Amino acid sequence: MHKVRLEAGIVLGCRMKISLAEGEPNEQACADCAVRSLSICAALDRTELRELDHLGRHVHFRPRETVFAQGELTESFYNLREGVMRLYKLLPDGRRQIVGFALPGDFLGMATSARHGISADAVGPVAVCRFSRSSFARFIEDKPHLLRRVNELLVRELSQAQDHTVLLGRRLAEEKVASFLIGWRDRLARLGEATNRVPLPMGRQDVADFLGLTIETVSRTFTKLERDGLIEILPGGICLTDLERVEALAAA
Amino acid sequence: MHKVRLEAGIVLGCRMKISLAEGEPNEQACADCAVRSLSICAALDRTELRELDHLGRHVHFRPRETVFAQGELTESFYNLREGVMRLYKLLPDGRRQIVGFALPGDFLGMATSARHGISADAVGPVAVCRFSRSSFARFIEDKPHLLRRVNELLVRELSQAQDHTVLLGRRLAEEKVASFLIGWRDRLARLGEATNRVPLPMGRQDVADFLGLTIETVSRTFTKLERDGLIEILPGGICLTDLERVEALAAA
DNA sequence: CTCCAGATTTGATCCGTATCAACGACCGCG
DNA sequence: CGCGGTCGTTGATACGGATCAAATCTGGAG
Repeated sequence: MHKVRLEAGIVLGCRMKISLAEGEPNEQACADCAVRSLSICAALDRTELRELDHLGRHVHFRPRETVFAQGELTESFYNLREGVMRLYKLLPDGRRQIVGFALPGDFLGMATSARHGISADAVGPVAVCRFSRSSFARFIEDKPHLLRRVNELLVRELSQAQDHTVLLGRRLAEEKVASFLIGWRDRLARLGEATNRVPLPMGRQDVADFLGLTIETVSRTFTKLERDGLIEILPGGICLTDLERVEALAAA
Repeated sequence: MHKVRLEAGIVLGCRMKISLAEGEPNEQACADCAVRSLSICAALDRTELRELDHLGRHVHFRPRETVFAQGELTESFYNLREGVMRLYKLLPDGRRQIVGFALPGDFLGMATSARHGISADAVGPVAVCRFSRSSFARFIEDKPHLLRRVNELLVRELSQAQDHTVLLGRRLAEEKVASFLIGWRDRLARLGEATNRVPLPMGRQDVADFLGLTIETVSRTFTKLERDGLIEILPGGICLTDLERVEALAAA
């Protein structure tokens, strides 16, 4: 059978040209931003958007580049415009736990403390809007609608984190993988990529570190799901051949 | 050797008299609330506190009573005043994952969706301030300082959830238990109960469901830590005999 | 004080996943 | 077109924690 590599669409950043110039004038205004409706900016009116244009700087990152790291001073916040990022924590001995994957529209870097609690790096090519922490704080300070929007996104993130917690603490490998596939698909669907074909821009090791498994177990579990006819493994992703059964496993 | 039961202090709610009357006039004003400085109310001025007095209702719960449950309509928010609560999720087959324990000052029940994503019940006797969701939403709506305070607490909670994620995904049983003890002690310390004696008002099964372990493994691990001289198991809690080594395990 | 029910501990064994070790597929590069 | 490197898969074995079973402890009721 002929298998075509799963091409990630524009949201996953695979068609993006890379530019590393810092401080370049933004080629695109917030008003025209593709992810505006998904991000915190959705709460802003025309005037505020124009103000925001001056606060944010477009920055690009190449695959595997670090955007910010655990322990660093929190000097910026980031609005992900294009691409996928991994958010993770490292233990002193090198064990890694990925706490989440960020998609376009996600707002990153908020921290209570002065330092970042997690690290974030680019899975593929990534484009972000960078805001200085202090000027963003000033901008948001007295805008209740924007504060409420941030609230809403934080609550959603917290809820996701709690789901992840259940997955890590109480599910078997097969359920973890199924749950991951369904969750990932649903997030992509909200960005407009809704098919049974699910691109997986991250590698197996990333999936393993997200699910609290080893790369071998993830690989074996994919293989088993394919053998059992639930999915088909394609280069660059998977196809949900039997969505019903995958969802059953994920809910379980 | 004579072992005295670890008495949980006032914050853990063991000295609280229980009353179940609903709608009783609040015997205490927000201005005099013991947990005000810890909770979202810290952001309010005198006038606002007086307004809040009329919005919240003091309610008590007996040990094991449910405050709200996963899937229920979100009609109220809760400010925990006294006692300890477990926050958890259930899988269809009954597996349980405790996502956190709530302590006085914690604000509970916020949800993006119309329904609660988690269940919450009282570990011991519990006292809360209950707010109607809609009236609280109206109260907070245009108060940027309060919204910022809520954001701050949400970010802190998110960060805790991420730490929990690492614990569940990448730590061994011994590290999990040590980590739990240190984390619990630190939270109690912030409430003013700072000694090496750590009261554990929740049972072993709760600890197990928090750490993604079974009750047997938790019990065995406690025993092992005691044998190795790191802790002493007391009725109602533990004593951190060798704080250094417990912290080393927890950091690991 | 005695009894009972639930909580905790301890022991024996099993199982799911980790670990260790090859092997194979793909890709950019010389 | 072959080479080396990275990534993914597969197999054999080891081990941490789960499961099953039973003993012991604890606290409350009478």
